[in-house]
Amino acid sequence: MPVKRHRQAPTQADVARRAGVSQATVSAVVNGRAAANRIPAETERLVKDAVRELGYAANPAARSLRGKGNRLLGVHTFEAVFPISSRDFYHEFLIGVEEQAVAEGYDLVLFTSTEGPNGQRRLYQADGSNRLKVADGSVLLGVAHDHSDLARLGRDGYPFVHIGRREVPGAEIPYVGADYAAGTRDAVAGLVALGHRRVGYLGIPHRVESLVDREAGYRAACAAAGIPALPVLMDGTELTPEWFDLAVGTGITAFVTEDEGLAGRLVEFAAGRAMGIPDDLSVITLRDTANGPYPGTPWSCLGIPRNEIGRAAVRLLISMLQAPPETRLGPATARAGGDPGGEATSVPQADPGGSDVDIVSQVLLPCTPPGAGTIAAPPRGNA
Amino acid sequence: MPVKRHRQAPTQADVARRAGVSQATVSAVVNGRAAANRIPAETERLVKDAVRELGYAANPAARSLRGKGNRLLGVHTFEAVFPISSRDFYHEFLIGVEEQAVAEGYDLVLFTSTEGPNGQRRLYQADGSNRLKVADGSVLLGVAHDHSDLARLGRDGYPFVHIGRREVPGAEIPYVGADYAAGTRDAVAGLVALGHRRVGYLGIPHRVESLVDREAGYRAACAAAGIPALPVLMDGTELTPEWFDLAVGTGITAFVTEDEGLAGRLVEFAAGRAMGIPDDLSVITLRDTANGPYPGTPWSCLGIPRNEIGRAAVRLLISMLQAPPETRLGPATARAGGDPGGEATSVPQADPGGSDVDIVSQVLLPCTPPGAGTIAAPPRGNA
DNA sequence: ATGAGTTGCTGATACGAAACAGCTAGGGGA
DNA sequence: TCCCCTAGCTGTTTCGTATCAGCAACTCAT
Repeated sequence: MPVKRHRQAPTQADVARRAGVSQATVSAVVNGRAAANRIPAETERLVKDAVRELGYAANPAARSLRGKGNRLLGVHTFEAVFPISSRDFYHEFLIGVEEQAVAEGYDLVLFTSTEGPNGQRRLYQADGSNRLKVADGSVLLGVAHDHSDLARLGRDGYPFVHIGRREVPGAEIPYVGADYAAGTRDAVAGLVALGHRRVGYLGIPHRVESLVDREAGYRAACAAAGIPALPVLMDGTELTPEWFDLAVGTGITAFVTEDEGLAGRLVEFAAGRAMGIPDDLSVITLRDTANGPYPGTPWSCLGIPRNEIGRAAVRLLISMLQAPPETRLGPATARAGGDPGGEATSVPQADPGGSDVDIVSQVLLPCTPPGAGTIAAPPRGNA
Repeated sequence: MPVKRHRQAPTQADVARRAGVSQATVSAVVNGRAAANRIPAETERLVKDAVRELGYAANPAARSLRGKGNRLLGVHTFEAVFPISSRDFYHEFLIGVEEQAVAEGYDLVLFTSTEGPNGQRRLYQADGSNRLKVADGSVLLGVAHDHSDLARLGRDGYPFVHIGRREVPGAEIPYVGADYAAGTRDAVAGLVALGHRRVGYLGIPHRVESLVDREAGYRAACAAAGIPALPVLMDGTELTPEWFDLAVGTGITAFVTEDEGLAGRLVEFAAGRAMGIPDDLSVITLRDTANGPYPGTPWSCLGIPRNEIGRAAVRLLISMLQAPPETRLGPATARAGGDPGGEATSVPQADPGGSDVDIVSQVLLPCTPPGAGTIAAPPRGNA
């Protein structure tokens, strides 16, 4: 019984044998360097026929070992991807990522193997190995609880883009995020324009960058309007009806909140006090959500351009891949839409002309302003 | 100005130099073969320290080039993944795939680059190259409109598992699917047990395997019960009120339909005739769905164990990868739950003892039986 | 003292593709 | 005739890792 050493994927050497040329010639032909290597059309045809007949496909491992990319973009989320995608905050980002990957002809690697026994996903394994390196570069999603991993990734020279602004001391993290500061600032300015003079701010205790930015935007708007900044960070248990009464008693006519949970509590308390939303109290949620306080009424919430952020992240990543390594970590920063009405999105891209120009590696895209749902002019007597 | 050839990721050679050992020793240590290679604990510590200090991380490309797989499983869908995932028929499969991949420590490659200008995704590019080969093996989702690609994939010896039964002449396609035949048979048998004697079958014209199976199950149930099989395949436009009146006039008291669109038309017609569902007419949908005919009433529908199918597909694929290539395409077939009540899932797996046993490469998992929503005993006079 | 066996490594090689240096055959000019 | 040039390739090395054969040094039994 013959032991058939069957079905090994054909290599360039196999193709070369069949076409009667050398492996180097095959390499030249399949990489489109035929003209540059002075391969005549006849030989090229010979090789291409052999490729077709054998079903040759380049081994990506070998290519990437040799320093060529393998057109693989990694997607690392710090939580599971598919299980939560429909309800997930990150799902829409992934849509953008996939769309842009399709457009650019890259495939996506979903890093799931990085999940430890505790369910947390880390960039570096316990043994120090880093799975991300199978991909040419990666998009990082979610909040890394270990910033040192991010810094290390940068030091290793691995190309990556973080979704959401991230600040790591001593490292220049490339990111694409939403401009929460400007968005919040404009939203609060909108309240002021309606006549509100005391606008409360409800935050959650966990001060990640995206929340710090919102708070900063709030403070900026208050300063610009000459009204007091009244930020309160609470962990939910402290948000009592008594506190609410006190706050409203001081003349607060509007709240901005960092999530819809806090906003929901406000609605609850207002109902208990026979106050109507938005007629007696305006509420803006700084994180967009599908639901509203009551059926038919959506929250007035800051819109996060998730899809566009996902796409921009992939564009930025690819431009980093195409740029020479030295220019990869340029500190240039773009803040698109920082001025009200400025809708032009500063798209990160390698400079088409000179190749020694830094890539804009930190991008903030403008949020869409809150809709009318839970915003109104303050009640008379408070205006 | 010094040209710093900076930030190259450290290699085993670097580690070896620092630890004062050879590269081979480093390889042994980092791969846990220290004991097998008689490396003393002292040397092992030396190496591990160097690994830590340099931040060495194995290069996955080199590793997989050397014959180890790269622990990458491909996921090829014949449509886009993320954009449709929340509402998508395939989404739940992907959840299962991801969960099992996490459990087995594999990463997932989402093939998006295979999308042609027409939006269709093909396995082989025009030039004959096949991106799937980046991954050790792949899970295929959706209906390939070109069966020859599947056959070619099999001939190429590439390990893959199709989700959903697929039949290709001259090729033994490994798959994991739902046992629609048994599920439909049992569902119809259930109707018969309730007293129905004329059960109609509404199909769509496109006869893919999964629909053929349902129809076969229907015919089997009818034959077993000694009642006439009345399958009608229509393209939707033919489903008129007149036809419905005619069908009901012949004494049909129940319908099974291949999708909820057809079932919806039935409800519509029944309403026009002042017939109640399920009191005057029972309806079973052979494809599960979140919605029902009216609020509060879910369809009685065949439940597809999507999550489990996704998981089983990954398990099968991995068992194929671990088996020697010769046994990869074993024709063995498992039909789990073919007998009513048989809930044991025949899990495909490499034989733990002898390695020369074929893998069960074609698996059908049992559907969950339809619930009570739109099923009832036939009205008196028809029973 | 000698051979056998063990311990603890090292050197060489292979994996598949890409890059580059260089070789040969033929033509053309001086 | 000799030299140079060019077209059209080939040979060889390289990337980082895994594996295997094998070698030096030492121990132990004979």
